[in-house]
Amino acid sequence: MEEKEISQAVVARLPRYLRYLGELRDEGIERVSSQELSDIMQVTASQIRQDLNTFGGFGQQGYGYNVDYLYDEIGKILGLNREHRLIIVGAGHLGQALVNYSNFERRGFLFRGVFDCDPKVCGKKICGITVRPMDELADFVRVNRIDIAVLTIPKTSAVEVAGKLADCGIRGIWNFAHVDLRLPGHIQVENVHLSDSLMKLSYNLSSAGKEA
Amino acid sequence: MEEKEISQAVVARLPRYLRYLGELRDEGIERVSSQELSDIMQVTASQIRQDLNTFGGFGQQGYGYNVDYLYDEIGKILGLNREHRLIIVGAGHLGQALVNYSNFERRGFLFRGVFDCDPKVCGKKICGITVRPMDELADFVRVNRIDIAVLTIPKTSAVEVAGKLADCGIRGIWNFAHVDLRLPGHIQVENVHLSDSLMKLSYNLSSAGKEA
DNA sequence: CGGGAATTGACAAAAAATTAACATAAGCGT
DNA sequence: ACGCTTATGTTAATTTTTTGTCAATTCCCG
Repeated sequence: MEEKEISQAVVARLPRYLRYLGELRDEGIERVSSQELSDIMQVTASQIRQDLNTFGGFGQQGYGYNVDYLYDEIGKILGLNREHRLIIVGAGHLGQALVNYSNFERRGFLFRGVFDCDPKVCGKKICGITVRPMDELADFVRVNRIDIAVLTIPKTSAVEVAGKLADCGIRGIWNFAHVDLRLPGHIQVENVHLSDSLMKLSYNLSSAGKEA
Repeated sequence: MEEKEISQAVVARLPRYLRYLGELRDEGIERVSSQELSDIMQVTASQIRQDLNTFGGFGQQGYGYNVDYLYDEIGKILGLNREHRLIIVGAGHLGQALVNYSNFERRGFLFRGVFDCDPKVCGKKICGITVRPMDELADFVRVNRIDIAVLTIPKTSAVEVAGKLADCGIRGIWNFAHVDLRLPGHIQVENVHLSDSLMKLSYNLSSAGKEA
């Protein structure tokens, strides 16, 4: 269907558009022009129009964009109209934090299971979900038709677990482990490398003030 | 000092170089060529050489790069030779997860305090650090010369707290709240917008299979 | 110690992303 | 209903980023 390749840079900006549009909507604002959005978001109006047009014409000349409509459309593009079934692998603090963060549920990301290799943790409940042992992982994914696995485990076991998940038909992996997963191309991997992010901040602290 | 502007894209790749070099070092490998790195990291050799040369010539013609040396140099560029003093604002699950993640400490990111607005949480200890009430925040930052504040609080309070932090001389903010902070230019902000990341994954799941 | 092999650093070319410009279509007021 | 204003969609220009190429330098083997 999709003709042209859409760059990840454009996709990465969509959630931010969605966020601002949501705020406008909550304020009861009906329409917005690319120039107004530009002022609020500190992005060029040209980029906004260009980005939106990658996916189709959502605006109207002389009028601008209807906030509600555009919000919904971007949501659809991002797949937020569908429900996603997720599991967490790794019931540590990070895993718990994600399960507890209710905003994901609100967006249709439904946590259906939590897994951990530590027998002491298994059986406990996190946010109403029982922690299961790792040997139930494969069956659970298949039976419950899990889309996305969230990897909040140490890098040492991440590669192995990711391989197992790939074998039982997972479609996407949200990877918090500090390794690059090499998986078949049909499996989508989104990395969240927190230490990389912190190092970037550290760099910018060091370099601040040097220039100019 | 720094003459040319260095793009954030280049900076963002440095931590990954560091990670792979660390692995090579741990395997006892002494030297590496850009081509070898290219094979391991799935990046063009040209980009590796170009990136490294942005910061100076770390290699030697006919030999390649010395793993130990390059590892150290990239570490220095990223400011990992200095110690950073951090505080966590928001003692929820995410805040706790970050305090507990010992790899940051190992890199010189030292958690010196945890703050929360909930009186029920204050006084408790997280990973050996006592949770303090918010009204002690400003003084603590000044007295302990805190570099970086980690914002793991809801968006509603994030803007206000960030402003307070700016006033008491914070240099960097690692922002996990789902808002864009507008702060004076000398304050570095590094955003980790988890829901944006998850939406990106969702998009890629939806679009997978459509193309070609 | 000399010559071929290896590999960087620098530069050039290509590709991608961003910004600017503008013709065109729709709204809005009179 | 008409024309002026507004603001999109689109194409073109510019800038940035990435990739390719190659001369120059260093290593390494005999």
